[in-house]
Amino acid sequence: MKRASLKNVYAKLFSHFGPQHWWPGDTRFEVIVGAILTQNTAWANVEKAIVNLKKAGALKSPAVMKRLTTGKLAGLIRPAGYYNIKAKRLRNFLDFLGRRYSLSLIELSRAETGRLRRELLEVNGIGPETCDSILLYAFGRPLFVVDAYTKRIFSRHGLFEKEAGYADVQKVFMDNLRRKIGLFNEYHALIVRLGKELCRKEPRCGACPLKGLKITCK
DNA sequence: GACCAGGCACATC
DNA sequence: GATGTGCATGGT
Repeated sequence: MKRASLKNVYAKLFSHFGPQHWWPGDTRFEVIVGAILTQNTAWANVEKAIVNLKKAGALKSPAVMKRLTTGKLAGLIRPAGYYNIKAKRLRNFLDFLGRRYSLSLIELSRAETGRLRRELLEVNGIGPETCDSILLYAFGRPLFVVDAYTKRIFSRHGLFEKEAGYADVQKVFMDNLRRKIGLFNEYHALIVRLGKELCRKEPRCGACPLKGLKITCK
């Protein structure tokens, strides 16, 4: 079977799909909110919720959103699904931001990456993927975002076991690629694109640019 | 009508 | 530590 390195796979995906222009979002705050809303949810549904939030002015700033009741917030994000739990998660983030950073994303953005990651992971409702998405796409920190597609696609192609944990998978990518924000940004987006289009639970491998490849670190 | 989606926390063993 | 379950809308 033909072998391909992680770098090589990236080149194949990029030439097949082209740039993905991630993260879709006008502001840093919108990216953070989107990262929480998209948990186990199709992006199209998140967009509807974001439209509602914009209409209500809730994306103007964390301070504005914080003034909403959790019930009102839940109503606005209803199209994104899991709306009660996600309203609480948004509130948990806003409470954290208020408590530690005076509700200022500018202040938050000044924190060192390791500290930022630890603190975000302490927020109930922000797990590793949401955290790293925020760090990469809202704060421009070079962390590789691992999602269900990453595990599914790359375990199928023999890079690691399908039971591999988040940190292990992330390490494989971060240890074998140049730690560039632009590369990590585009690579994750391309994986999602491939996953959505061709590599779901019933893969349509015919048109897949990775067809028949054994993927290796280097 | 079933299946899936850019997860996470919590209960239980 | 591993495994199972609730959370919920909307598109295919």
